[in-house]
Amino acid sequence: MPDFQEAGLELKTFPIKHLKDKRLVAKERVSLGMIDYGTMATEEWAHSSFLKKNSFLLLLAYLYQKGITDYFDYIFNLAELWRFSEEDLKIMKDDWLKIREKVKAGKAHEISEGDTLYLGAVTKSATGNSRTSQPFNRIPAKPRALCLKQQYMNLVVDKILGLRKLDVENAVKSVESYEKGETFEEFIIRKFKPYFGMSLEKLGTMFAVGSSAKNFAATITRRILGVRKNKIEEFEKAGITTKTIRLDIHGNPEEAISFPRMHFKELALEDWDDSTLREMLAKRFFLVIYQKQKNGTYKLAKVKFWSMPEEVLDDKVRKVWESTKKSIVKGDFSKLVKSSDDMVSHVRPHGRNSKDKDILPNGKRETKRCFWLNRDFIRDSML
DNA sequence: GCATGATCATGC
DNA sequence: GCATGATCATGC
Repeated sequence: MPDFQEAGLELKTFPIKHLKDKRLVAKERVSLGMIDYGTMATEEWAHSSFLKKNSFLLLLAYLYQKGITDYFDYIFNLAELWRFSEEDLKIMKDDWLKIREKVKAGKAHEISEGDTLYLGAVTKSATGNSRTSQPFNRIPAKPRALCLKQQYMNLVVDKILGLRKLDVENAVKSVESYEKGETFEEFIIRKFKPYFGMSLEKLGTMFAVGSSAKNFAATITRRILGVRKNKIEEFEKAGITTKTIRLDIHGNPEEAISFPRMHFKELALEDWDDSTLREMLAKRFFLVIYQKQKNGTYKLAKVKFWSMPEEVLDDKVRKVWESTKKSIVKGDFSKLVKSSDDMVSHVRPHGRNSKDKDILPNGKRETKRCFWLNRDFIRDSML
């Protein structure tokens, strides 16, 4: 039952914060109630406990300020009555079904927050180690809650503030754009199909985009979807990251995948669970895959949505991150993780050139670096 | 052929 | 002027 029963209204307070560029964003995801795996397995979306409780929200946002934990000291500066649009509900329903399918298949222990777009199944555990039962498997699963992801909440904040209408545009114009039974991701892939087999050059000419542009994939993606503005609203709200992968003639990835450069001093202060790296890799990815042909050109081979399993993220990637953090704290870069260490991810330079450096906690300077996903991992787990 | 180091092209 | 995504270059 919602908080205000007769009004059918659920109260949600959540923190917002200012970025360095003054933009106001949600500080974190907004939780919408624990998942009961047993109940969810038997529910239908239209009559789900989730919808009953969360269809109509009173959103109250307060400014997060470090150190202020007393509710009476919170400064609330946004208040809004919120109903989800038909288009958003369609994606949320697909998310919900995806989570329910894992539960029904006895795979509640394999749920990842990155599997879904707007609604996430976020782990909720005081110690990090608690487990709960699931109906169709004896393997215990992490307790999870349904949440609105942070990126989704950012757009909500922008909408409340009246911003953002200018530079985002929906890829799906209305729910009628879907074919029957189709999910958002299937819709996107269907839109790409007519372009499979076309060369980079041809796509560049068709859409008047220089193929040497580093944001080529992102631009082509927008053009194929008929989005003229800078950003695809659904991709923004779902926090989807677009990445290009080039395959050689045999179908092996030609390069590792890079991420934004790390800030040494900031990383040294982070914990894994809310680290910048974990946040980046827990997202859903849209992969645009080109393959080299005998004549040397690259053809659009396929596109797919992908997310990293949490067990990989919180095991191997975490180890790489911990090891890197140690190197940074010690100020000794002689033992950075290499791709030959076979740990899913590795660390390599990523700056303007080798003189482009960042400062370490001990005051020393080192060439800027970033985390990369290994080619072997891309080949074995992403394609 | 692969790992690793280095740097380019563009956008903001 | 720098961040970012991507690709080039070199050496084993």
